[in-house]
Amino acid sequence: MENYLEQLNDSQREAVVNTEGPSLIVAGAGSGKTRVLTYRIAHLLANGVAPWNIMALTFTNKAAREMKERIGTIVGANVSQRLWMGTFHSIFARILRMEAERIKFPSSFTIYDSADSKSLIKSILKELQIKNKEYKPGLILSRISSAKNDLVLPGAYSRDQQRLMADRASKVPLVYDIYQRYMKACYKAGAMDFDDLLLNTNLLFRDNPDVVARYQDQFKYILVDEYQDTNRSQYLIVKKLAELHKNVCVVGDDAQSIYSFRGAKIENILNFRNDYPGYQLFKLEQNYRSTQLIVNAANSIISRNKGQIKKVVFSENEPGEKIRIFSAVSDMEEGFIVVNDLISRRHAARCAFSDFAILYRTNAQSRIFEEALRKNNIPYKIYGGLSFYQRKEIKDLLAYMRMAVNPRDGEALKRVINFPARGIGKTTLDKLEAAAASNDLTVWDILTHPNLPKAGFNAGTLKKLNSFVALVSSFFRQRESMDAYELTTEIVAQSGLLKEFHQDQTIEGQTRLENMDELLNGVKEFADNRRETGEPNSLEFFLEEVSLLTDQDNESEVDVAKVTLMTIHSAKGLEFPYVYIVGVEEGLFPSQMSAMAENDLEEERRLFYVAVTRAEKLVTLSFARNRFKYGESTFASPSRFLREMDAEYISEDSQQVTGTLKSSASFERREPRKKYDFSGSSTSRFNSRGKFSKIGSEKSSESVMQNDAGTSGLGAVTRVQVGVVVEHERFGTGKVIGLEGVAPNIKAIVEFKNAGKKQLLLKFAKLKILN
DNA sequence: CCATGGGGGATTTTT
DNA sequence: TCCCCCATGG
Repeated sequence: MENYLEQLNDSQREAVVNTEGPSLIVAGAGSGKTRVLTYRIAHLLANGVAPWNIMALTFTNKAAREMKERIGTIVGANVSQRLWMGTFHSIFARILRMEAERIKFPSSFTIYDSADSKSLIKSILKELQIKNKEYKPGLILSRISSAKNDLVLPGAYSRDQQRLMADRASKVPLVYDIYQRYMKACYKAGAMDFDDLLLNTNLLFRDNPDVVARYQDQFKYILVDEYQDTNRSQYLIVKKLAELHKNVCVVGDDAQSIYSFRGAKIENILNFRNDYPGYQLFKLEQNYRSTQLIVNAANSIISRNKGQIKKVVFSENEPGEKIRIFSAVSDMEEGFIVVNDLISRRHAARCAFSDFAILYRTNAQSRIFEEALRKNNIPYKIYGGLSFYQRKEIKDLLAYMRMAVNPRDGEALKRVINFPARGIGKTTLDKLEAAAASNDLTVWDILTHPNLPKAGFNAGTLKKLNSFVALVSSFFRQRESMDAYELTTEIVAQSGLLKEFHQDQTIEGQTRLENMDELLNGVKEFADNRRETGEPNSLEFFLEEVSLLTDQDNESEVDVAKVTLMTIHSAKGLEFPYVYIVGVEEGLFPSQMSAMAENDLEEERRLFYVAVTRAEKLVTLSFARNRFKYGESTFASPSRFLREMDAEYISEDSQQVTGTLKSSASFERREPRKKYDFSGSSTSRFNSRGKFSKIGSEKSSESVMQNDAGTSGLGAVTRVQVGVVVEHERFGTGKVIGLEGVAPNIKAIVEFKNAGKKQLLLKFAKLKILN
């Protein structure tokens, strides 16, 4: 075994060798967090702890895989393979499958992804005959998800005044009912969504003391990566499991908590000291990634946030170049400035395209850079967008595979019952779903029910339905005798999918076929590997693995020489020598949505911190003065984050750039401003014909209006209040007579002189305040 | 059963 | 603007 302890600095070593009792490892950006975590596990193993007594939880499969590999090189793959190491979801899905009968689920339960969940919500809305467009499946799902992550079950939800009030405010008072039905439908279908994997683990432990005791005993050491991103549900599982041995080690960085919108609670890491008295604290403060300048600049940004764990991240690397700020007239120009700079930098530094990353706040920004890169023949790779597993053809094939394992899976059934087309149309499906709902059964139950012939379908339809049932049943019968690959091949042939895709001669059709082949190859690889290791390799086990995979898990080696384009969120954990952070504008970064709540603003600031700390050598920031948004050119102002950085970290040229910006008014014929308006959302704009239209702050920067109903806010933001007279570009002048909703979906009810009463979502309505 | 267009909506997304 | 969803019509 290599001597891993020699590869660590003092504080890292402390964090590795002190394995007993609760530990909090606060790991600054680039401080060798993964190294410490892997060595700590290796150290445990080296000291005689059995691998199956160690649970190590990560957020991504990639992180788990990489760690497992590194540990494998130290202690041997045969040992590392026996670790309980994986994502929260995969580890607890595994436990839930083993304990399935305790929670009355089949051990081969299906895992619904968010598309399945949304589609299920849609059918519930249909069943309840809710036509109201306020009920958007995505919104409902996020409410349900947040309830689940807080362990609020449907019953409790219907008594939870806060949630009910929020729902009423958003005009979706029936969420509690939908939630209840959703849970029931999942249960009947033998399915769990992502949140259920954690929720049901909590319930399993709550209701089965003998089961908890078993796992508490087994997991003598529990390690959690990215602890700042855990939600309440995850937090409670860890707490429960660690109750006996109390050897829980969490690693994280509160400064990099950027997923609160998904339920992550930064408090989990901030309050660790209260949850685990007598804990040991380890701080990894030396940054090995970035130059001193980058680290110091990042510190100066994050120091504005309150409520942090105290730490001083430092670098002993070269001092490094100062941060540059590029100002562009338009988003288009921003693209060219950045790409031109990238080109010259690449020549000067004689480095590879893969040394560069362009990071943005929103995916919508990628296009401009794509175009600029393409015009210059620069290879690039965009992350984000439609993932492999979300593609229709893949989802369709997976749906067949799911049907073969669990035909009660209603979402899979809906996908495949008429694909490829076999004459079972919408009307038939509607009838089936109605019958299922009224008899408290699944569609599959109806289809296989002896009374089906009496259900009022005509002979032709009945015949089609029966042959569909026969098809799926034949897959179902073979699910155990065949391995995953054999059965999938069978499915592709028998279902007509292969024919369907072969017929299509278009480019897209070719791609679809290729994608299907790729999945088939994946299945083959799985089946072969598993056969070699002697593990079960039937379809059920393939699905178990694949349903928790994402695109990020398929690293492709062909992308080595390309510029990386991605959102800052997806860049977390990565590093690049040269980083461009683009669109650093008010209303975009920080995002419009976060402008009024201090907590949200702090999260945006952490996001900015994450972005800056991705860079090894050089950070370049850019913003545009005019940006095309929703089809219109809108004015933008440089982000407050630019001002928040100490001037000493900014290059001299760039200071001039920002200096001009701060003092001068924009080029439009408006009254000069005393000071650059940092208050946000661009309210002036061109209309579609390119003519200046009067919306916006002509009087002064005070009349800028944001999505703010007077709840909180930044000084410069004028509040929209009842009684205020406003002007709308289409409706003319009117008076605000009411406000409702919760941020960021606050609506103003405005009585217009010529257009009557209107409800306007402040997020989007561009109003000018007149009095 | 599909193709077409009008209408509405528009952060971030490890599982 | 661009994209997705739905309604309409062939």
